[in-house]
Amino acid sequence: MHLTAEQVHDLAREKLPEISRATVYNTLNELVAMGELVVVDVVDGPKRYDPNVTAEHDHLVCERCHAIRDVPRDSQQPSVPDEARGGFLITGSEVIYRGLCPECVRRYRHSTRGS
Amino acid sequence: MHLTAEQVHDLAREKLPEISRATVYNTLNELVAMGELVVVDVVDGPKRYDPNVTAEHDHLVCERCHAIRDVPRDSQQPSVPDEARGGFLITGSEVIYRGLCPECVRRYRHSTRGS
DNA sequence: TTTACTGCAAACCGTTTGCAGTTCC
DNA sequence: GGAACTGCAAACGGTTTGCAGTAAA
Repeated sequence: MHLTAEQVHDLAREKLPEISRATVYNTLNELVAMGELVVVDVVDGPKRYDPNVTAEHDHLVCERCHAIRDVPRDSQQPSVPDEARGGFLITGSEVIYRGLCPECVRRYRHSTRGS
Repeated sequence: MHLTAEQVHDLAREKLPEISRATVYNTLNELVAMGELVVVDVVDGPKRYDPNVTAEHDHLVCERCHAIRDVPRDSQQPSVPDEARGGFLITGSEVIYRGLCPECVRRYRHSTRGS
């Protein structure tokens, strides 16, 4: 569930065939401002919109196909050493794990004739 | 040192007044492909280009002015619980800390007449 | 009648691409 | 001549904005 605005538009058109892109973008922006959605902008290309579940979670990103998967945050929070913080006020953090999704791992194995 | 392509263009023009945007973009892309630069794409707007220092580091991002600061990664790597990995092959990770830079903290204090 | 909302098209920003004109071998 | 490069302008993808029209209060 990390849809691009275009995908949301396609879905919306199933119910409201006349709805325009502008309306979708405007509505998405409002929902983000209201805190109902969260923008996930961890890959090139269009932004992804994510329902704002309250549980903190991080993201696994496939470098090959740009799939995004949520992962729960493991027990300890990442932290910045005090001396490196230098007056910066930190209000939140997010971990982006990059790699290959299972499908792309499989495709990669095929493409390299390796065992 | 997290310059946008535009800023690089401006700098380049000090030495080569005729250089075009296209050339800057092309060269930046080559340097990224060669591994000399790294793209830092953690804020809205243009990508930032970072000289590829080998030490792993994370990023502190000011939500207000979009300043980016490098922070060394603290001892332990973030990790994904096995059962959440689900076949994903993880090759790297990056932590993005969001908050306010010292200048914006100061500005914020002023703007809220609070103690 | 005023307000809120819509679709549409045009504008926008950051980036890439096609093309014609160099320069160097 | 051909390869490698450049600047320029146009195109591109994703998003925002201005405007005119409509529906609702």
